[in-house]
Amino acid sequence: MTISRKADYALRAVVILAGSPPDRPMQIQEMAEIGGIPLKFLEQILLMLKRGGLLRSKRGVGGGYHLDKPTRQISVGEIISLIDGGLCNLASSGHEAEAEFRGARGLRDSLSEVDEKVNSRLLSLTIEEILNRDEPDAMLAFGI
Amino acid sequence: MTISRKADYALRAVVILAGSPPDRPMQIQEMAEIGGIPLKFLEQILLMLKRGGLLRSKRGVGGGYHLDKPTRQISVGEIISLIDGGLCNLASSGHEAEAEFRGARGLRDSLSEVDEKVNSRLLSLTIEEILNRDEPDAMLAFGI
DNA sequence: GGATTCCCGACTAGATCGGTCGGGATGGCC
DNA sequence: GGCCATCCCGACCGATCTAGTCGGGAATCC
Repeated sequence: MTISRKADYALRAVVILAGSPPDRPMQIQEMAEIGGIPLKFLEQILLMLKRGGLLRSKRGVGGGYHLDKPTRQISVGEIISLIDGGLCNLASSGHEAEAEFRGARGLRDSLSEVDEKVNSRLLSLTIEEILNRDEPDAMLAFGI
Repeated sequence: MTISRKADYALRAVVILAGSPPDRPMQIQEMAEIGGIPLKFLEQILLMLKRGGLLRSKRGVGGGYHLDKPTRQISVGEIISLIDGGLCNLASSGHEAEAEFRGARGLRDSLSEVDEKVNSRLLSLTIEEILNRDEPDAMLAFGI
């Protein structure tokens, strides 16, 4: 019931990117230092995020990564799902033909309900929200 | 973001036990058949549940397992936590000294919030609730 | 004392996690 | 065209975890 370290790194990377001036791309190395992430491992992760359509990259001098969408359109759930291959799934822990005993349905349904609540929250939790949360002043400034 | 198969088996076992006549203990083998759980594996699991204070056992002919608490006092969270060694923990995925970048706190706090919601729900979800859910009639009978 | 049932530690094959390594492809600059 | 920066990408690897299996011991009851 955790996310992988990889997914955690991915979240950090996106947050770091989102919290930096958008006028120039950021290099892997800089992200690695800021986030405390092993460089070569981060490379893999960024590649996955790129393939998932969240990031865009540029090579050569002055190259690096930047977001491909506004922060309000990137969700935590999206990132976790992309990296770990899915979100919360308590209900069917790798099962096909479920045994049928008294209470089996209740159990399955109850767990599914938790899954749905968690996942819908994770999918609605945006990077924008996370950054705003870090600086409550900004929210006041916008009169929110 | 799943529970282990072991925890899933544990949940089934408890539900099976809770959904059976409480006048006589149930044997491991019967539970294994009903729940579709490998016998020797289930043995280990039941032992853990017993050590955790959820079950009580009796040896010899006519022996077996039975619950040690009323179903309304056994929660899904309790069982998962006992077997898997913890509940939902998205926030600190094995980390100590957190890196401090812009948005780091917001990220951590947002994930913690999800953790808390999930865990409090899992701890409040009782076996009684699961069984009642399986047979909505019973709830009507009690005028709930 | 023998049948039945739980108790319990040791072992294991395979998957997954959390990376590392080495080099290739591409873009920009002179 | 040469060179450097930077991203791209597949192969590999040790440690840990998962999902069990195995074999026998201990209590209980007749």
